[in-house]
Amino acid sequence: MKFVHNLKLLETKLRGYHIEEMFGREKQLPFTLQQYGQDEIVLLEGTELESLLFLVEGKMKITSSVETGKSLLLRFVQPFSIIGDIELIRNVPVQSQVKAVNDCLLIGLHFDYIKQHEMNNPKFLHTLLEHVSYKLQTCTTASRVNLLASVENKFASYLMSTIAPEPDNIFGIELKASNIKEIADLLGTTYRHLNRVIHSLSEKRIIERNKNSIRILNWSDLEEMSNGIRYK
Amino acid sequence: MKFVHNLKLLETKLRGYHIEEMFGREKQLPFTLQQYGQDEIVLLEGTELESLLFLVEGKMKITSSVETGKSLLLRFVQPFSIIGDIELIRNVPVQSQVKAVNDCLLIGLHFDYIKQHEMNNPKFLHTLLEHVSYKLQTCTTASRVNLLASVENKFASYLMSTIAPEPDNIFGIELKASNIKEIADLLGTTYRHLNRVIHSLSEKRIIERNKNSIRILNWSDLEEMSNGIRYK
DNA sequence: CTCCTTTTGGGACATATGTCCTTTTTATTA
DNA sequence: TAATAAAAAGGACATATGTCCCAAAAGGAG
Repeated sequence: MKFVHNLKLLETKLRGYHIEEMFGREKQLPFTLQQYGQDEIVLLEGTELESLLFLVEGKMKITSSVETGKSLLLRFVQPFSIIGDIELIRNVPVQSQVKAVNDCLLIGLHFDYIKQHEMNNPKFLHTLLEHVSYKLQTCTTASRVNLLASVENKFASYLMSTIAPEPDNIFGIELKASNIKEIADLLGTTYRHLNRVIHSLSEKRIIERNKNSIRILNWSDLEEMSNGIRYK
Repeated sequence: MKFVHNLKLLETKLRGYHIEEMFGREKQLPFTLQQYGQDEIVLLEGTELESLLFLVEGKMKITSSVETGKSLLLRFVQPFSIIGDIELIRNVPVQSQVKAVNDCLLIGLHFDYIKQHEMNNPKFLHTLLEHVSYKLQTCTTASRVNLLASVENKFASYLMSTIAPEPDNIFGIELKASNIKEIADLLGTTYRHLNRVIHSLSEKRIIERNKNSIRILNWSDLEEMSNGIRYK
């Protein structure tokens, strides 16, 4: 992570996402602007978080790990998202791991400042409420999905979530084995089994697996297989 | 459901759970007091909710159903709990089914009133935030559990959650087949399979299945088997 | 280029769980 | 009480997924 000292950029982002309005336009708040590179870990579970973060650029992956080292994909988030809300409200350590999928920009605001000046600000509280509620709603849905969906379904969803939005990805996603291992973890399954699923999808000509990538051959079948579930 | 017109009781409950403080003690709010009987459905998914509800007595079961008619146990709630927070904040229809496990008392406050008078009340907003955040935290955990835990584990948890807290239940829980079917649904499995699990636990002498009940023979093994997961 | 190490893929089998259908039990009615 | 219907339990098999381990492929060092 590196801090970006670029007031112009900060201003632009604050405007773009109406962050100033949320706090009341007059004040000058001690925001920081932070940049994370691809695959950089933003939050590690169990650590103490000190700032509320607003994602204003890029895409991040939220996961939840278990003792065994496995982790479960909770969701992807994109701007405008709030990170650290539970931690601020409940005074608990970081609950989920957050990792930058690509280059990301975050605006940070220190908990201390918030606790001193903003906890009685209804506009701010509303924003928090809306975001937390949304997450809860999403989580409830995901909970059901995890109980319903097969690995095949989930992998289809994963591909749709990961490849679809980027037109520059028409050639497929990078697919080193380490990558497959990671995806397997995210979907709550094993490397072995995900490989089986990939085979099966290849045989059905829904995807094509080349040396180091996966390309989607049949979007509509994949779409159908994903049951409309999206990891975002 | 029936409305209870008992100002004395209402007062007691408001005091007991510091509900008046939450809104500011001076005002007289249009609370209603509602009573639900055992197994009565309090909220049906998809319907419109009109009041925020505070559970002040009894125990309720929150589930989330899927198209197929199956439903997934999300959690049990006990006083003091808030019901309808997401619906209030996000203006969405009821997200989860709520059913009274035993006789329950609820205090209701109409959304219209809240939206007109309380949405700028920081104390109230804080309370909401804390409750929603707590639910989110719980849901995230549950999500992991569902991916990790076997039906055996989950059933153990279910038993611990259901039997343990009631000392009058030392003789076990009622166990009509319809009941087993329901539990199976709640755990996200089939009647057939739950029966297998019950057999297996019986053989291990962890539980004892009689004509119409299950009794726990070995609490500590069951406790261990539940991995500390509790549905509440 | 060859041998060796590391990484990746896949075979074989085990287990958990789902589906379908038959058997057994319980309740109901004549 | 016998006959029948409804409810509950369980057998047999299918499928999804996990575990273990070996084979194939890729990358390095000499």
